[in-house]
Amino acid sequence: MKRPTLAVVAARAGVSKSSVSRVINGETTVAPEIRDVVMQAVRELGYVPNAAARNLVTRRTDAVAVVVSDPPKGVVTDDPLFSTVVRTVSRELEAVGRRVVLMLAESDESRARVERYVAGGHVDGVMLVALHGADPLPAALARMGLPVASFNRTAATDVPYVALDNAGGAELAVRHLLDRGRRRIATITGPLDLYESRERLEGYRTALRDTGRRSIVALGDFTRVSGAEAMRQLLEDDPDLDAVFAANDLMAIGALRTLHQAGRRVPDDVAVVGFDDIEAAAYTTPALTSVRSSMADQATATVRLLLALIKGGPRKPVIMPNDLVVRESS
Amino acid sequence: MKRPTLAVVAARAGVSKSSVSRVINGETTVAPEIRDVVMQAVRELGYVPNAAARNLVTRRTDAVAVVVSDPPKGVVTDDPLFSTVVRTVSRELEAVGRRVVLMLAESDESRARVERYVAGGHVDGVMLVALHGADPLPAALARMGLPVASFNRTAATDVPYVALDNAGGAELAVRHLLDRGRRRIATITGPLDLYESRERLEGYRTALRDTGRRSIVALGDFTRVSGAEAMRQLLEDDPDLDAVFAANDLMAIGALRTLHQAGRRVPDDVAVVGFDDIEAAAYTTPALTSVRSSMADQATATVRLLLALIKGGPRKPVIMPNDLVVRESS
DNA sequence: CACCCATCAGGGAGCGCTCCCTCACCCTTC
DNA sequence: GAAGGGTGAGGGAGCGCTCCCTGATGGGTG
Repeated sequence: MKRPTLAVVAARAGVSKSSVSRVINGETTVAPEIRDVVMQAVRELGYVPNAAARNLVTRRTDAVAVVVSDPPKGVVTDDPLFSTVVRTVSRELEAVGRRVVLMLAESDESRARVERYVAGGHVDGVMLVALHGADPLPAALARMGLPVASFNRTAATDVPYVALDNAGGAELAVRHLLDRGRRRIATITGPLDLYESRERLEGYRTALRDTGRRSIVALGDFTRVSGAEAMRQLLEDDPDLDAVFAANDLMAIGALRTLHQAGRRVPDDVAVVGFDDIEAAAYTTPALTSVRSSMADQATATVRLLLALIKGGPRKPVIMPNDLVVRESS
Repeated sequence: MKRPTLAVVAARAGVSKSSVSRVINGETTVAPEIRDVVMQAVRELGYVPNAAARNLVTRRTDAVAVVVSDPPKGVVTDDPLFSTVVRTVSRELEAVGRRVVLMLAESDESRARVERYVAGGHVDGVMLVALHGADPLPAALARMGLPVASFNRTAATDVPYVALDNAGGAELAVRHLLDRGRRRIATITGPLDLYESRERLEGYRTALRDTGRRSIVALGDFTRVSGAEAMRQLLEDDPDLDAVFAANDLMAIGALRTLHQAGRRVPDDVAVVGFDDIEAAAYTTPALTSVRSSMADQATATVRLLLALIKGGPRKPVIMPNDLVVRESS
């Protein structure tokens, strides 16, 4: 069951190894008849080039590491971010013939593993997903001189990224609530070591400041549980609030649950707006108003950025626009 | 910025390449003082073995391909299956020092890419996730003689798998509804080219047959949308139904939405039970009763199975038990 | 004291591929 | 008709590593 090598194919086709190599790699300086006889031999033998041997000599790998940090607490098992981003990224990279090596960075040990792996030159580039602001990994990777692109901004200023207009989206949401006549608008933030969270909070504050209203803030960590918990906290702090902007949909879903349990009607008593417009947002009761920000598009843009970097392109961040999808909850 | 090689380390340590190789690979037949001086040199130079060169000669890769087929229609972007399974599998494989190469099998083209890649001997084994029953890929991969383990059963009988006791779980759900006094119990199935769907339907039928009640069936495809649509269909077919068993939670969530829109109270008018107990199940209104079947455990078991196969273990399927989590919807 | 065997370091072939270099051949040009 | 240039095939070194084999050394045994 031994796989045929270049030499075997060459012998079969009656040409040199060099010629076979040229044909395989699509070089143009090959006579058509040689090309044909080689292709024939390749087909007959079921030849597949050995990637290890090729990598060894070319020092390219055609592989990209996709490094995903665990979400807060590591308990969220069905967060749409992971699904959407990993899937989209994988699809895009495969389409251009690159291998995807998936790595989790959730502990110091796994982070070290990632660093070692990348340092080992096993990949042509690295794509970072959802790393905490304080994570030392982006900076460490950037220092290696390998192309690195990040899905969302990180603390490492020299790592180019693709991010949403988080502040703008949050402002959009809050202004919408103000337009609906809401006066006591609270927010549930994401973990504040993430840029997105801070920017969304900032957008919330900007929108309120313009109208002179005070902010009511509770901390969450992007999970449903934390949203439910934060909502409980908010109701306690300010029983008269009439609207909530949650920094993501998962927390908004948790908030809906708490409001339901507390007997508040949505949107009659309290309006709720989320962020991300995940698929589940359309299936809550009542359906959730949310800031739409196609994660898939953002993921695609990040892949493009990384591929451009690998080709030697400029290290410029990309900001994606977003808009508001109004449903029943507001 | 050239990375040091074995030879450089050997020169630095004043020993032979062979000795360095032995130290790196943890062989025991090395004198302690040689070991120390080599480790010292490795540390000083920041040496990382070149995987390509190693693979080339050992013909092992320490990599595993994780092949995921797209969910039905390819539109579900936040299905918990992908998240949970890929994440768990990745974690487990990384823990034993294996690389994870993620590949999507959603089109003929990508399927061919997977086959070519695996045939190329780039991986030590393959893990299949959620492939349609009729998918030719499992059989094709099995024919290559490489270890293959599947998360869920496939049509290829020679591919060992880890599956749930789907029929048993469905029976559990339906018997629970019967115990609650429900008499007209409908079901929403998954796509019937998946074994899980067929087995869950079979379990539903078995439970009903035992009590002589007739079955009311609508087809879904495991997405929320299809669940909502199927529920609409069911209400039309049999307005008097008083319970629904959905073959997964996503469809149950869709069904809840339709019932809400149709003005039926859950569980007063219609009881709903799902399958999988995904995280979202606890956050619906009302909270969803569901058959619990830890996807994470199943994923872990599949990894174990694959690793055992790589080591030459027996090709025995594994069946995981499940139980019922009763919440407000039933 | 000679011999044998066990232990462990070093030498070097070779894994399959690419790519540089050489060289053969043919066409063009004067 | 000879020289020059261009085109394209073949030869072979070498990528970094492992692992087989050889050989040196030291300890145990008769």
